[in-house]
Amino acid sequence: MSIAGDLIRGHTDAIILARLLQGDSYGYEINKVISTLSSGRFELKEATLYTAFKRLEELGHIASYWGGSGPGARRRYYAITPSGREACYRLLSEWRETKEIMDKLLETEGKP
Amino acid sequence: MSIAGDLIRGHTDAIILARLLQGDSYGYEINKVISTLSSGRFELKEATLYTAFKRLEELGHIASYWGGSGPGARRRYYAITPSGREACYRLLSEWRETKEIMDKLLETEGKP
DNA sequence: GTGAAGTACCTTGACAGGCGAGGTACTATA
DNA sequence: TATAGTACCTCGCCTGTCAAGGTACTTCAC
Repeated sequence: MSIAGDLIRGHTDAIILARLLQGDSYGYEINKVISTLSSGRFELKEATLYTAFKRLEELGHIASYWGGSGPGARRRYYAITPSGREACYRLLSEWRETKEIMDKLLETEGKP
Repeated sequence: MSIAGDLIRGHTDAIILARLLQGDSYGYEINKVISTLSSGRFELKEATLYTAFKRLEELGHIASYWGGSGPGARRRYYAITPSGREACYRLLSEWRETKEIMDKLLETEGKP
């Protein structure tokens, strides 16, 4: 992993919700997609992922159901709820704002 | 404050170092600059700021000295060290990478 | 001359999120 | 038979943020 988890901290929920916005999925798969999308430069640790699922489900942002397993173990699928959708859009716009602010704060006059 | 500190977490060191790259400064002033640059949408809490100073000084990335106070209390100035400069450039490029990856991870096909 | 507001620093303790380490259970392949 | 892959889950530590509290000096209004 080339970027540390702390750099992403506070945005993991956004990542997960954004993934579920594309359709139901399960932990193991989401992790792989994240790894692929980031070209292997970032991956959520399993412990982080499953704690996030638990948190998001408690908040009512996602709902889970046991789904047909393919080759291997049983899978717990997650679906985004309407409140999760809302939360996702809010988090996405927060990310845009974070970027904007950070870019301003990190500006250094004419240095690498 | 319109964006939470946790969204910035992991980047506070970068912010502080980037500010010190512009010249020596002291806590209270840095905080005001951050607040101004972000149009008041973000401010580091004092506790966070001073813990960060301590951490950065222990790492050798900044050095401090007591400076002439203006109107008000005495000031502790901070200067960035060569190792701090290096760290700052590294953190800046990490930020660029974080942005890039996050943008990919948050992509949602044709949704707000 | 006193009280409030601004400047400026610092510490303590609680809290939350990330994650290393460990565990379970099933299937396919060598 | 064992190894590797799929897939899930929990415990406990660590680190960074921050609310709350404290100190000390100056300036200005009343």
